[in-house]
Amino acid sequence: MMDKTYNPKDFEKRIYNNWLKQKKFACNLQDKRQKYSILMPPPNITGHLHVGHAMNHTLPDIYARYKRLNGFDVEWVPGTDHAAIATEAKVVDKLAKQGIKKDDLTREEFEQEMQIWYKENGEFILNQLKALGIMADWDELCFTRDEVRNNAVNYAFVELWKRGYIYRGERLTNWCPKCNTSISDIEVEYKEKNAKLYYIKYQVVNSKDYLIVATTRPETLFGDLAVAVNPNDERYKQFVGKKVVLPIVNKEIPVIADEYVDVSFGTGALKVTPSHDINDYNLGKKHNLGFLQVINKDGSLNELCGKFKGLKGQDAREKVANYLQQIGLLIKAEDYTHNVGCCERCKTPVESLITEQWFVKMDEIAKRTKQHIDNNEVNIRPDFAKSKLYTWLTDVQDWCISRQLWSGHRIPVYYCEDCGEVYASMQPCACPKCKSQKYHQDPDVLDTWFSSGIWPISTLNWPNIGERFKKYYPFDLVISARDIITHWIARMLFMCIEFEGKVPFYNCITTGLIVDEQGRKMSKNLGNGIDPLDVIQNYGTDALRYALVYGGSLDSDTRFGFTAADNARKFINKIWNASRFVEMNILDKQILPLEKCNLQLADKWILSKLNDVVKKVTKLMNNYDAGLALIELHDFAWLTFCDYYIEFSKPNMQSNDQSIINTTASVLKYVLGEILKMLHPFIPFVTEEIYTNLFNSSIMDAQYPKVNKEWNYKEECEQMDSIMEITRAIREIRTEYKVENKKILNANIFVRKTKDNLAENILYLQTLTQTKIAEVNTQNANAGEMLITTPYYLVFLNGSEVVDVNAEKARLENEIQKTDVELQKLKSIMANAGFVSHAPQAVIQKYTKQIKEYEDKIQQLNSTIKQL
RNA sequence: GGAGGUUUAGCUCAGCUGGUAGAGCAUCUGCCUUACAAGCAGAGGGUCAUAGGUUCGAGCCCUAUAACCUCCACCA
Repeated sequence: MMDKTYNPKDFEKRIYNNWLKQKKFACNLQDKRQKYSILMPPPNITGHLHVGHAMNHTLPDIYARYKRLNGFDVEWVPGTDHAAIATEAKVVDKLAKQGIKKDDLTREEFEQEMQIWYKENGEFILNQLKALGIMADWDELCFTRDEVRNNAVNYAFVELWKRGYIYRGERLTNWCPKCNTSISDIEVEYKEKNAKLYYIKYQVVNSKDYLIVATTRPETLFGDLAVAVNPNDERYKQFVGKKVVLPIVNKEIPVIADEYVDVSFGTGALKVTPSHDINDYNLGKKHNLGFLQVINKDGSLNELCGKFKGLKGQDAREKVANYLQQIGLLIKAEDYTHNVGCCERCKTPVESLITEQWFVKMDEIAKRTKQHIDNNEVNIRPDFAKSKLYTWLTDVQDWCISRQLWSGHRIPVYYCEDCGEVYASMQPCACPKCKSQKYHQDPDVLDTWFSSGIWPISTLNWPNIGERFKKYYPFDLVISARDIITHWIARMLFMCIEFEGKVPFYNCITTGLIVDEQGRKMSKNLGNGIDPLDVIQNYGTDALRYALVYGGSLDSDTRFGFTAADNARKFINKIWNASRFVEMNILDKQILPLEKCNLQLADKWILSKLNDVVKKVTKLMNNYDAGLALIELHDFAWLTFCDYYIEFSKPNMQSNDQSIINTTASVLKYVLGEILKMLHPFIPFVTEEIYTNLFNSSIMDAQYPKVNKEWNYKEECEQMDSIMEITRAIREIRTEYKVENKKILNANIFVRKTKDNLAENILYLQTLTQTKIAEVNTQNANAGEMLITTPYYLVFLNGSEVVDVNAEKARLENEIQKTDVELQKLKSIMANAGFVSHAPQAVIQKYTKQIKEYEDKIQQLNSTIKQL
């Protein structure tokens, strides 16, 4: 027997361990059923998982379980990501707390520290994932830096090398002086900062005139190679082609003209520092100014800056500005706020530096990828995510893949120390040109997204194409947070298309953020983050999953908080109690297949409603709208099954006819079973617990509900609608007149439509409304004090003991008025000639019928008032 | 600066190919009715962001505006 109270802690862990023991999650290469494979976005092992991760792993689990119940051979490949730069930053911080600097260690020693971190955090994260209840194939667990994945990375690199897509070049790159590495554009985040805009005099050579240049970074002036003005700027036309004297350095630099310069900003004159600013870099290249680097990799000024050498950042800026003021070249400094690029990982403002880096040439690769997208080979949801991806591919720059870090995949490029040959190789090997054994490997490591980009194939052991690869590739589904669509989704697409010639997944669902109850992004600063383990501890895994998914749509962010978790638990508790009701009531009953049952009116009704919900939910699930499907399930389970069907079942369970009792028990059990199966993907534990109790088998081996065409009982549903309408009306009367629920009201019924199930109707009515139907009349309407009208019945409630006539008159008149408002609305629509001639017949018929019903109702109410 | 998203009840959100505005939560009222007080029953509450347009008919389609959010770009 089930416990009286729902307590998830009693069974969630036990059930998960059972599933693991029974290998419920493992794939089976012999399985001939259709496959459904899912790719897990590998969480970074920088720290612990937050609720955003929880949702992005719960959603695929929902589809995994849904597909499994639908008879697919599901393979969900799990793994974690080493997140090169992010994790290295964490380990550097950790060491710093112990007073150790990265440079104090050798590369090998540092690597050992990394491995310790990987192990500790990796295990924690895996336990978090398991606590979420996900059915990933743990036997196939991957890590982006394990041996198989490293092999895949090397292979991919060497292949790209052979195909001529990899080159080394000098580029202006974003450089983080703290992480001491170049970072890609998407690893730079812009933050608004307060600064000063300095106005500096540049004297025109052989003239008393000078140009005033506005800049936020006076310290870079040592690298200035020109001053640029707009060619249409009347103020400066005369100076174009002349030379000005660079302050402090006293070097002559040209004044150039370029459309790029914004006439309205600052003074309209721009100092051009090609080595330290991306726009200046472009200008410099265009005008062949050359390059002059004045900032070191640690962010300090170099020897070209004279006495300012060694100064960094704000300090350098202020000292240079002060000196300019001393020598009378600083006109003024204004307060100014602007966006400063900062390192996404360590928040330090980035420098633009020209460095030597490895790149992947993107133009051809991006073009081919776009063709696959154009062919609709991959379904990307929502649509705007697809266009975002497409735009990015259109404008994509060559991909800088080298990072000056110690942790990550070492770039498999070797330098021959004898002949200088540079070559790529899977393993260290002698120089292919001169056969020299004296060579060394490039010190840099690859951008973390390089290994993530081949994740779909590397997790299937690529480049070794085995049975598993053949069966499960491409994947059917990947679900990812939308903010990494260009970081990750795009790279998987072009890398995998490059190597395997087809898209790596057929469906790509991108989700918004999980935000707090006020719609704010969860962040450490706000302290509004929620630890999924806390929610699990207090509400259970099922409640967490339910709360994360319920009502969520792909288009917008999802709000999450403890209220949501609380509501989730209430719902699950409701299911728990409904199940207990069913369990108690099927005891000792003969449970029959439904086709052998003596189906009653309410049974036919609930089976029709079940059909409806199965249809809706299936459609939504197939469309990856799990959040909306869950709303449907909530409404059906609670409002339809619990609030009405269970109530209808009570009188039937008291029947004198044993076949009705057995039927009711059978339907109760059947419908609950179908509800559990549909809920299982969302709340796997409680559904398993209940299902095994009732059906003695694992719900994971059950079959998903299907629409049964036999159960289309339209007439019965209409009758039940009438009964529910009367029920609500009588309850309303009870509330209004403050009639105790216990008091049995007497009523007469006038049946307007001849029907077969009159006795049942009356049975349900009496039970749900606590009335005694004294008289049933099919000939004429007997008066009573209170009237309720429906298409099937007029109900006269004999309320003389509780109601005074005037109050009831007022109630009926109010009823008439409300009905009349609706009636007039419809009438005015119907009076419109345009409507009648244009609207579809079905709509006109519906309206006509409704008008008739309203008119009829008003008439009935009026005649009752007269008789009062 | 560019692109996209959102705007419907106090709150969170549904609303199908245009056809009489929906649910949950919250609020108020009454109930310990033998599955469930983590519950049951009932009620109130909306100029569908604003202004135009198309249409017999607009929450839905079109145009403009506003507010908020996200991504991209990075004006020195």
